[in-house]
Amino acid sequence: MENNYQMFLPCSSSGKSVYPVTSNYVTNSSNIFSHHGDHSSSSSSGLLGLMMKQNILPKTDTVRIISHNGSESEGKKSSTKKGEKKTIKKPRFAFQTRSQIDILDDGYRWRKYGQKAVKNNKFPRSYYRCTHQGCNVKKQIQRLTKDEGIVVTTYEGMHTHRIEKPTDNFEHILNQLQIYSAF
DNA sequence: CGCCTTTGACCGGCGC
DNA sequence: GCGCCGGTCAAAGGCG
Repeated sequence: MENNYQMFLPCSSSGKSVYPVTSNYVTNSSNIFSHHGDHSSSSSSGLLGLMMKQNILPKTDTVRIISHNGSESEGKKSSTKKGEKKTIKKPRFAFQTRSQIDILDDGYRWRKYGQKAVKNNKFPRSYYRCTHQGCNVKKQIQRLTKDEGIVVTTYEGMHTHRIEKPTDNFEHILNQLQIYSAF
């Protein structure tokens, strides 16, 4: 609708995300971009690099990384040990995106498998799963009540395959990402 | 005809 | 122990 997107620049409140989604999340965008190699030598350019490679966000004017949760690969239902960290955190990324559309076409095929109403939020949260065989990457999309122009996309896991849909404006978006991360 | 969305039920974790 | 809450399943219907 309008095009005055300016409030998205980080800084201001240092240490706190502009739009706290969950207390679990940590705002750490610059860090991600700094060492995109990470410690784990998984694949090539680390989580974010992968993320960026697979994310093309059309119709969006601003993209902001809210969080990254670097952890081991997923440990699905490891109910073996009990007293040991049951809170298994899979690698997760949350993106805040200025967009009028909820479904951001990032080039992958997603199948919706659920939708839930979120408390303190008049918009529901949608759950998607990558339909590629053997790739169980999940993402959830949520809109903020406070500012319905903002869509929060949370990715969980990493794609084990290539992007399926070619996009052209990807570089443009990527460029924006880097620009904002420079702050 | 195959893939995807919708939607209510179900389930496990967690707080009280 | 119970109830709430977030996440997932699965049947049924829709659409290209």
